Amino acid sequence: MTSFEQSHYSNQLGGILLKHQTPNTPLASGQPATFFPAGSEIYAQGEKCGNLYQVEFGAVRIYRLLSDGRRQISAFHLAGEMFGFEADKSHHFFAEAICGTGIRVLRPSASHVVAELLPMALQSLVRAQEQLLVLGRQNAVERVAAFFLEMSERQGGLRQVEFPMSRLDIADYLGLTIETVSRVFSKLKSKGIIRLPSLRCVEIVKLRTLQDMAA
Amino acid sequence: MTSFEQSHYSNQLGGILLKHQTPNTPLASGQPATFFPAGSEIYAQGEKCGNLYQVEFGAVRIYRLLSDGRRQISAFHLAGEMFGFEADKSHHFFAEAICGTGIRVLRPSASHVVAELLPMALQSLVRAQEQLLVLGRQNAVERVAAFFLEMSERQGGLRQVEFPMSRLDIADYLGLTIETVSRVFSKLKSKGIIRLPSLRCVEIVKLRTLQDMAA
DNA sequence: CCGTCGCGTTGATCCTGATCAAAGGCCCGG
DNA sequence: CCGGGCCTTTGATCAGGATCAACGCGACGG
Repeated sequence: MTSFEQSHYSNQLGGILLKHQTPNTPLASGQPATFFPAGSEIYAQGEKCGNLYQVEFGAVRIYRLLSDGRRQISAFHLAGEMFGFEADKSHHFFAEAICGTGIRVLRPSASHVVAELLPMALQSLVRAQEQLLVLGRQNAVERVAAFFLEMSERQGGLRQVEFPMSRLDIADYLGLTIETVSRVFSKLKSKGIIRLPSLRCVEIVKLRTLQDMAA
Repeated sequence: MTSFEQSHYSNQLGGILLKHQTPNTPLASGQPATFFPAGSEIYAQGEKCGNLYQVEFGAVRIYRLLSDGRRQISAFHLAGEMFGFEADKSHHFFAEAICGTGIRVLRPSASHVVAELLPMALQSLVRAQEQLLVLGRQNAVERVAAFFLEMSERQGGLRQVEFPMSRLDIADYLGLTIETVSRVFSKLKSKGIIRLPSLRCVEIVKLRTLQDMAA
């Protein structure tokens, strides 16, 4: 979109997710992938929709804005995942590449795509509904703990989790501010529950404790 | 079974909802409807799933609980709407009748059901994702305003909105406490933006103002 | 007719997380 | 090697909504 978006919400670091590029792409065979640089828009709210997208490598954020600029990220999509489902003729959300990202466009008319569509949509629905519990009823520590556990689970249950998104992205996903996210990170670290080998990497040290915290 | 429900509570509410009972039931023709008294469970988290449900009359709440009892209602379903979609073999949520409610059970294997399934699921997905913005980024007044507008819209855009759910249900849907919900109701009323003809009825007086408040 | 119960409203105080502010690291270009 | 910009961290203060508490109100049942 505009310079506002760029200045506020783009990030430099691309390529972090390259390690996790093992997308199984049963639907995408033969389709060419398009590269989206970090921060670039895949589609915008209000645009006509109709296609589906699959992340080949990298990561995508799906979000909405309020008129005063407040942003809520409703979902992150990592390698292998599909997004772009809409109930309507036009998009209700924005989609942006978080880091350098390869995207395959799928024509939803293809029969093998249709077959996969419903399960994927249902998966997204359950995830969104579970996120409602986090945003509606959990405190800052619980939200961050849940985020770590979710990311770990989605990356195969590894204790070492790498994520491509900035603190601002995490904050806008969890309904918090960057300061609060940062403070919770520090607190969990000082308690020895996690380690922070680098800015965008977390190692879960006390899994059980973290699970208990996520309530 | 009906007699149970004719207790004062749903007596009022039952009558109210009758106005809106024009569910188009293309999927349900021939299926018998089951009656669920107010507060009764339709299915529980963890139960095996597989069926779909359509509200014939009345209203349903879909929710999740945290271990300490905190509750988040992820959706209300009114007459004509379908629910019970799951990505998995078992339910991730609870479903309860809010007031005396008639439910049709649909076998999702029926081909005509399958055809309707995807659009319904997508509709639910979009609604859940929009609710994420409310819970993550809007303050108490904005949430309540959005709730009134949503209910009005779902009841055909009428200015007079009647809802079957208690303040506690509304609070648990909006991620607030009953006290806060009550205070916001009072504030909007004192500003002349709404009128409260009865406990479970709101009349939107200044629609434009309310829309602006919902941001 | 009164007492009780469940739900809703209103008031007083507290606390979590937001906001405001400043400084610290990291990466880049020069 | 240095300087600047961006992201992150940390600190101080503020405020919105939660919590605690009391009361109102209508609907029953005795």
